[in-house]
Amino acid sequence: MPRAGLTPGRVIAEAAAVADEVGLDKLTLAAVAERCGVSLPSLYKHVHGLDEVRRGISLLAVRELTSTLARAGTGVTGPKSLHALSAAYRDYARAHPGRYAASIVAPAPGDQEHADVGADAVAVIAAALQGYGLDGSSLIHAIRMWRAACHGLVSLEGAGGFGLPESVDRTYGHLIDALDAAFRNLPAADQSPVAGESGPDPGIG
Amino acid sequence: MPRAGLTPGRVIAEAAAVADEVGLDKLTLAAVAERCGVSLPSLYKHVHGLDEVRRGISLLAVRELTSTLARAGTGVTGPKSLHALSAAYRDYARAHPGRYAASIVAPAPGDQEHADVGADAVAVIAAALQGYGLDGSSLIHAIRMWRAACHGLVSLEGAGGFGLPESVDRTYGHLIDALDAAFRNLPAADQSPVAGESGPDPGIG
DNA sequence: AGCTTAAAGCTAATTGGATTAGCCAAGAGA
DNA sequence: TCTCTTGGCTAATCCAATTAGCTTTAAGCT
Repeated sequence: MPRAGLTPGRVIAEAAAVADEVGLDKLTLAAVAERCGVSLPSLYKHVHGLDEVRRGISLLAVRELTSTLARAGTGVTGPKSLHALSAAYRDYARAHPGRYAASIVAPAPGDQEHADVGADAVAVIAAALQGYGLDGSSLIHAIRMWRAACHGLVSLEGAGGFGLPESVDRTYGHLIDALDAAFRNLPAADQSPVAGESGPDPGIG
Repeated sequence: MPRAGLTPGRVIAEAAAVADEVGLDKLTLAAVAERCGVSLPSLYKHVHGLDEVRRGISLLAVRELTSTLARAGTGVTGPKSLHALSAAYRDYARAHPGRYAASIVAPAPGDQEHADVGADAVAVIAAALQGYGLDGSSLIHAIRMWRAACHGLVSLEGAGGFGLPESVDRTYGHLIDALDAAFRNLPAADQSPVAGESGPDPGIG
């Protein structure tokens, strides 16, 4: 048996491709192994199991998304920037549905590397929102609002949730416009955090 | 062996409970059977398999959500109505995460019953938006925007996506405010559908 | 060139869930 | 009481994940 030249990274990349094809929920190591030209148990020489593969796809996806967003956000400002960012986000999700789904799962408690790539992504979004002059809690709220709106639309769209013939592009445009308007009216610095609501993993929005 | 008195509805209800406890993705017929006090294969006398059970949970969830929203929307108007509807939506999702996840999956092509309950839900939302005086495409866009925003926030929240201590309640409030403002400025009747974008299952947003 | 050894394959075996087949008892109705 | 449908059970099959243990590759030294 000649060696296949596998590496953990290669396995994750093939797994990401499988996830994009069949959906993250239907991702199977059997399919990944076949794609790698190797028996299923052989994968275990490179990755520890399905959970680790899913985490790997998540890291990959968040990194890709971050650099895509960063590229989309450079050179434009104001509402233009917001629309550019949002378009890039949706494009990525449509081009890589499996990876995108993986990108949404939160880091496990204590997974610093995963938390860090998430923080990088948030930083890129924060940079794109610079023009609104938000900071502190207002900036956090704005980032959350943007993520929620984009993720909601993109995930409903991906689930086939928009059956009517109206243009989803246009819906998306209206939604981003709504955020743009709202961001202009957010207080420059919102109230401080509310007590008793500390989350499990600070650093990710 | 005394009879357990099972019915398809009872099986679905127990399955929904399991899904709420362990997550829709980890729902297993084995767990449902145990909860029903019956062997796994016995379930097949009442339902045809896991897929049908998932569909059943989806129908149940959409119906419950619809009546919850309808109740929340009665008696209030304007921005109050929007906030009431949105709060009810989020409360349902937090109280029943498994069902909520099931409620999002789109009907299979040709599944008229499923499409119908979806249409009922949309009608309830449309009714709550009455005060904005939208119709035609604008109304569709508004409903989509609201669904996207609520689903996005609720699903990121459920995934543990908001780690920072800022109040998610407040984020949600800002988001709904943003929609309220946007709905006031939507054209009373937006442009007609864009050609070449017909979806698979008209009738669901 | 030849030796040593970790890494990377493989097959076999186990576990757990879904599904199907086929047997048997419960209990409703003639 | 007899009958027949219904609902429950066990046994068996399939598929994916995971673990154990064996073997070969090929890289690094003499």
